[in-house]
Amino acid sequence: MRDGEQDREEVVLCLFTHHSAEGTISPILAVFWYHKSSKKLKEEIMNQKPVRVRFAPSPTGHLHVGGARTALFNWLYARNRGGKFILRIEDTDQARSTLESEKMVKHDLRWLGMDWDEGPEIGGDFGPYRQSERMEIYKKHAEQLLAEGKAYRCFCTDAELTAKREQAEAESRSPHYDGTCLKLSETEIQEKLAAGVPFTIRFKVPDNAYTLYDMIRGAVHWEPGTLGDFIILRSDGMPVYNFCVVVDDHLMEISHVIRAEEHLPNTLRQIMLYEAFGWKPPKFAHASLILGQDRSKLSKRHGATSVGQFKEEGYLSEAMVNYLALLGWNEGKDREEYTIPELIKAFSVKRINNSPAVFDMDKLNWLNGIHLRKLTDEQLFEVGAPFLVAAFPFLTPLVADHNPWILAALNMEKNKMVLLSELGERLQFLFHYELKGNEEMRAFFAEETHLAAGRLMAERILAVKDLTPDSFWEAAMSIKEEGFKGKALFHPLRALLTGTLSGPELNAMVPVLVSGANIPELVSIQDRCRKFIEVFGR
RNA sequence: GGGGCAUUCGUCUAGGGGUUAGGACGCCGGCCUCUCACGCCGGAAACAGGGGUUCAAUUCCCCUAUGCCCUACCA
Repeated sequence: MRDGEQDREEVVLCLFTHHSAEGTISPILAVFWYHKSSKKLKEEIMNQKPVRVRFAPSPTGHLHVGGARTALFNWLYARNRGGKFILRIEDTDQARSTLESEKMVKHDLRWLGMDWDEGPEIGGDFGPYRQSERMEIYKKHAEQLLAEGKAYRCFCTDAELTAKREQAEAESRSPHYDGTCLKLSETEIQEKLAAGVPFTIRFKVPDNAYTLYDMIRGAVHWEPGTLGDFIILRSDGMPVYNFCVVVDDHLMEISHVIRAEEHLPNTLRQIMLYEAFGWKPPKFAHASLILGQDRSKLSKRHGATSVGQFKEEGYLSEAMVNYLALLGWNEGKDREEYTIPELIKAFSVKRINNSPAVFDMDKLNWLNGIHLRKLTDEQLFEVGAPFLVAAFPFLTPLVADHNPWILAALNMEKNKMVLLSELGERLQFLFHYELKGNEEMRAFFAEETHLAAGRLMAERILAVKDLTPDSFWEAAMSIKEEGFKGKALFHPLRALLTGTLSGPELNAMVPVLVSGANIPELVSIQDRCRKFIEVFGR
């Protein structure tokens, strides 16, 4: 227990969460005892504000795994507590924000299985949910601080500020704003205003010490003087992140802010603003950063980091969510595998870690395999078919028809692949059969017994009039009478059939090959046998 | 430069004043097996360093080191 806040968290967790068998969550008020002082507790529960959390991406590109994890922690918390999950678009950086990015982010969130209760398009009682549509609100609040003398106009130009900063650094002083414009007289200000000199609005930083009680880190303390007066409204009238985040979180009645540690230093600015407005801040929880292999903050240069890329590479959203949840959070049990409903049930903020975590592709891959193997036929078809079609476009009609052959083909690889994108390469053998110049086959059939088995089986299979899985096996297995058995029998058969020494189980493969004979691009068993005799026949 | 946060196997982590420091990925070995996988069994592998406090520190405190984040008219 880090502090009193934690205590309360745990209590409410017990009382507000209910899981039905289907894994859906319904908030209920089950009153059962938890603590000696249950009367006081009940009172507290009734006074407890509903959980309202938000994910607030800036739409400047794809959804990044770091952002996805932040969104996930918020979403899991909301769903666990029967609260609301709000999507807010932080697009005050007009130069970098695009509607296209916003769409991609939303698309990726949905793919991961996260839905939101309030947000752009769907609306809600606290909208609008795009910061670019809330300009009047920010302006009004900035002017309020201005009127109250808690903020002031700054007429310094960019060049002047840069010079001041450089000089401060040269003299190894803190590069804080020096407060030049704070000393401006009222007449000077009016003159500049009349002359149309552009200005920003700066927040006058109080000379106080601050302590933040973070749900994950406990008390975080700042001494006075760590911060210079910072800009809240740009000269073009656009508000700055640290300002609108406070205004919005308050107006949207956000109860908990769960975000990455990179925002921890910013929180000081924010609690100053809450104080200036006389608002009660939400509870903060700062999760640690996700790092790349080199232990710096995960970014594009570490390779695939956008959620969309993982999807394209054949990762399952369930695996992604499972992995992301485990990156910086754990239930406290020796458990790695979770479905999404299981995560909702198990999640708690207080078990989020406070030390940075390296993104481990190996473990993600392993989890993907785990989730892949748990897929039902229907699910496997749904996620696998697109990859099949991408590799073999001529299968499009079969997929459209939900032809069972597709499922049979997918099932051959279900236990073997790590990524769905391997499907193309793994099933290549169905549509290609090449023995000439195949060094592996030459070496294999250089062995006398292998060659003999292959020849015999090819001939006997070709002699079958109506090839079915049964008649196939009968013909192939008939060479047992010649003394072939075990590896000496199955290995040559595999080689004969696929032209390689590894691949799916023969038992699964034969029906796929037989029933796929009507697919023009598929190389039939007969053709395989004929080609074999052509290359390795007597 | 200043501020903040962090530090248990290579990686993700459990634990926490007295433990054979537990699990998972990856790695190695074995079993299963027509191959490759899956699965199962086993193995190697960690408390950053130095000071305290204590009968006892990996666990609590301090310092150092290291890493990361913030220090923008980015979010």
